Amino acid sequence: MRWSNLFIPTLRDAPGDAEAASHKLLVRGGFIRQLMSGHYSLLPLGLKVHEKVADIVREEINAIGGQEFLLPAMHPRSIWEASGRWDAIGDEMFRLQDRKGADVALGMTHEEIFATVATEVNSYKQLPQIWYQIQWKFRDEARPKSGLLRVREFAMKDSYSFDVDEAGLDANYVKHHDAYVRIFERLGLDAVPVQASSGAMGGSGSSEFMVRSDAGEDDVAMCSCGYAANVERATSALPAVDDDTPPPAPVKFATPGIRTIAGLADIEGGAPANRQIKTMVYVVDEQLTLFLVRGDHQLNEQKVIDSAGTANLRPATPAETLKHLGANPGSLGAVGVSDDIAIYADTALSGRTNLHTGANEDDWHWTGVDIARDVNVAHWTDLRDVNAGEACVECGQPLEIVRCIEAGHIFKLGTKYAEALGATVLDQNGKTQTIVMGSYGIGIGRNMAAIAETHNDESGLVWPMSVAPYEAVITAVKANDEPSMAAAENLYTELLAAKIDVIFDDRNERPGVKFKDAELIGIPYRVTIGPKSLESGEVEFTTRATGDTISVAIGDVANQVINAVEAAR
RNA sequence: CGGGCUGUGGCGCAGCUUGGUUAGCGCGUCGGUCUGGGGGACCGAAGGUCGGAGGUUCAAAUCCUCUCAGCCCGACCA
Repeated sequence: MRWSNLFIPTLRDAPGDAEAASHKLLVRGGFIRQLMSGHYSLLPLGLKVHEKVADIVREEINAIGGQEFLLPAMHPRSIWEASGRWDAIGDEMFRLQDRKGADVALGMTHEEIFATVATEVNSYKQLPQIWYQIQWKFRDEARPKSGLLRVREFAMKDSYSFDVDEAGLDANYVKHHDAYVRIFERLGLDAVPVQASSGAMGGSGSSEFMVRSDAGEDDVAMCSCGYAANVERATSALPAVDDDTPPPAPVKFATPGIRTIAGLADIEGGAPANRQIKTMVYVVDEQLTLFLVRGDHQLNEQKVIDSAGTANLRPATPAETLKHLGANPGSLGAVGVSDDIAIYADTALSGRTNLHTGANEDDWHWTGVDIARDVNVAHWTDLRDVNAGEACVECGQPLEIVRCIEAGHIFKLGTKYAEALGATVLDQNGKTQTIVMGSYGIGIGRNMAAIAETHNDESGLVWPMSVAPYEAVITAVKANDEPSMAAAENLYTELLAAKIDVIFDDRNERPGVKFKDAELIGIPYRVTIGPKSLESGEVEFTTRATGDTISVAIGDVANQVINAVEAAR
């Protein structure tokens, strides 16, 4: 294409409200424009990159046997009611009514719809299947942010696997895992698979593919040994705490005005935070429930949700704690609490004794509490935040907490959706089996932003060849110099014939403008043709990533470009 | 949803505290001249209901009220 004919509105200044590098550069480079919060127009350059990302994803999913579909973006209420998600989801689903007043939803994911299609699979002989689409999702995010990184309307590759049993699911999960590794490698993203919470999707396991970036929204605990887990799932090894010998029974301890862990640590007869029990009170499915962690630990709410098996929970109000436990926050504890209040305790409290905790009476605490003896723990589980520097559970080395962008997420769903929608097959024994599903997602635009976020410098974007809007640019330095324009035209024709995705900057602009624009939009290779060097039969060949420029004979430059592009594809 | 901030030509901003000429600057855009290897110079020009509504006032970009929108932090995130 000739630059002079294209719409590439580059800007010298980024929009004042953009913070993330990818946001600034995608706007400045003329890739995207915002329509409203969380909704962006893809301009021609942006669409080009978007499609290249999508094509890589498509190729790799096709390579593991995926079959492409295209499902509706608008869904009837009934199908979401069948899975229970019409009510479970809440404000994040866009809902509207048609002219008859019927409720419809804009699809935020397609488990239900694909499961419905899968009701036409009737025999184990037709399995396994991998079905996918690249389609628009709508999510009414509470806070869209950072350009394309978090939006309300976006293209997603969502694939779904269908198997007769768990072993089949495991195989398809691995296939997707491996395909994702190849996809991110081709996108130039250093994405690390990490253990993740399945959240409200349900199912037995999930991994996220995480790209290190300060612009991300997730924290991941990582170890040099390869252990990596979202902090919603991560654990760590803790050194033992010396508890001494406890008294035969807890001892009540007057603590007037003491309302905090730190306060209890400071007073005469108190105890350091790691020898206290912190009692957090939630209302889970309308039931008051206690969650206990060590005094110096933080409760992780996703772990609370995962332990409780529901997202229908909230912290109890002070009035509720007073009513059910008899005290206000600051004096709460689990000692002697009746059986009808469920108690979850963090595993770091297991085996501990001689602890301090609230006595459910304002201004009083217990000391000498032995958790096994004195607290009626119903569920031992992992509830606490992992902190940087704590020991890796695999190898003992200190963990690092790394901010990441979630580039992909794969789930083992199990039978939840197939069962809800009635997707079953007959097995080899003629017995009805519910199809076992997996679900696998990659946001196309978010990956585009993640690449931009991790591939830029002071001059602009530095796209990997695989997704660059153009593979090479021919910059004619002087638009009214006939010999150099003729040489540029010849090279342009030659590169097009060789199937190089090349753009010819034929604009009547000063060279500085052209160089800046080419660098801003991040084209990997540039050939500069101007009267000066052409006098001696040479042109310049510049590599965007390194800035290196070499002189090449005009007759050799086409091959130089072709070889460089093909090597980097 | 809680906290903080911002809305003035396409983009970036000043003006607002203390109301008062024709609302200004840089970039970009259009015409022209000179230029031509890193966002060039000069001359001329177009383009703005100052987010919206209401109010105070002789007079509102500026003060007051309401409202809409956007950004950032947090909560949330299938």
